[in-house]
Amino acid sequence: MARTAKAESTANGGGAAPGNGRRPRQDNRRRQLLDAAARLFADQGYRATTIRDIAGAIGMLPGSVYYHFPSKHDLLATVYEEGVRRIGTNVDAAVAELSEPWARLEAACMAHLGTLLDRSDYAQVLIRVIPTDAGEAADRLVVLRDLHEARFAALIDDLPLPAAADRRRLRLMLIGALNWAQVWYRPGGDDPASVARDFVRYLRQAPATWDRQETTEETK
Amino acid sequence: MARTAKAESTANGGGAAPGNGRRPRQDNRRRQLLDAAARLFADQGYRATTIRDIAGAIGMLPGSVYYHFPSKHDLLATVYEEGVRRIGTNVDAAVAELSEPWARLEAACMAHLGTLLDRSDYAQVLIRVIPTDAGEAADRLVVLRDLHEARFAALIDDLPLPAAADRRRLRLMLIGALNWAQVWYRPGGDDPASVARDFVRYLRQAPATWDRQETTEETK
DNA sequence: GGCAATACCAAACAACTGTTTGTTTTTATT
DNA sequence: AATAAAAACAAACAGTTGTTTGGTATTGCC
Repeated sequence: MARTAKAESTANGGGAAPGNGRRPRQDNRRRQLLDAAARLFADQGYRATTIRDIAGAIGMLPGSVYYHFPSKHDLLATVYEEGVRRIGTNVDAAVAELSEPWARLEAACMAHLGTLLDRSDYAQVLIRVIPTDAGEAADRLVVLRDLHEARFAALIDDLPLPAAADRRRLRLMLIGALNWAQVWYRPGGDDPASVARDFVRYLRQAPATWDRQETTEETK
Repeated sequence: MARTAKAESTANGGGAAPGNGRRPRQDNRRRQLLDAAARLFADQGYRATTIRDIAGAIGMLPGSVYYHFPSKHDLLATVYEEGVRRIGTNVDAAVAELSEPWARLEAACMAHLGTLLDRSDYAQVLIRVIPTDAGEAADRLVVLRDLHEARFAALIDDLPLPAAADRRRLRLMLIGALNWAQVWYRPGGDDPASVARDFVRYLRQAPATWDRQETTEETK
């Protein structure tokens, strides 16, 4: 009766779901399953992607998916969590060695956008898939996404801005502009890093005011 | 055999689909059908919304929908087209009597965002639903959406900006920030008009430079 | 008032959906 | 080599999906 996957170990280190007594095998295809799911969810959305699509992508039968995950909802939740984890790690790493507030924000945006536009990354689902689709797990995903956005709130709080500036709206504007890039971005076109750099630059000093004073000094 | 709806009259003035010889009835429920479809597509997305949802919302049986539209794809396409038409009309009207470039852009953004965040408006589907979902009609929808965005390209072209400014990225940033508002906006919170006004203001003069010169004069 | 087109109902169809079940193969551990 | 768990197969199930079909009121029009 210990056949169906348990929901408890959703966020563990990578082992398969069931069993308490033995380590997972080496030919475990759980990772490939997640990769395929992430790709398909990002490309087609959650509803349009079927369990058969995902299983078929790695030459597996539909029913076998349920050895690893108790439901499609849970599979999405796992991919989503991994996506949040990765983009968060990337942003943290990019910011780590910088101290100047604007440089930190710029680096964060570059990492955020770079991760988001990388077709091979789980984080694509953060933008493409709406948490509501995950069913009962939706609330947990929203919390995770907000937790990631909180990094930007902190970075923007550190900026030297006049008291009258609405930092929340500044954040919503910046994150919106970045996330929306997933809609218009095409590989081979714009460089994600340069896009992010431009967006931050525009927020720091609007193009309309470029001629009124000297160009912003290097922040490297 | 003239029972199924024809695809030809998808973009006509509002009459039902079939028949060449007589006008549609007055108790025609095609409009209510479109309204319900628009609402549900905007709320749940295309895939998650079933024909039974839409029909049930107005007390109609599922099969009856196919008297008005030949397919679910076509129903979406019609809603989408109507959404583009409405938001375009609103933006055009808002801009019409203004001449100052920044004021025109601001008015356009306010109209764009106001329409997008109005729960009763078809234009919500422009953001929520991805054209690909419309199947064969996808290309046509992309063209329509691009046609709307072209208004903003024109408005931004009219702005007095230094030659070095990348107007395309400025547009992508602004539209992205506006469209993404549909993700975080909650009725009763921010006022759509004030959000749009802020976003344009930030692009005109960045908050970080507010203390370095006098505040922008009124543009009313 | 008669008539034909309109607009819908009622019921089904075939395909597809997520998921379950019983069984088999494969691997790690003893 | 023996054994038990892990990982998958093979096949089905119950429900839902978009859609079709045949029939029936209702309406506009001469």
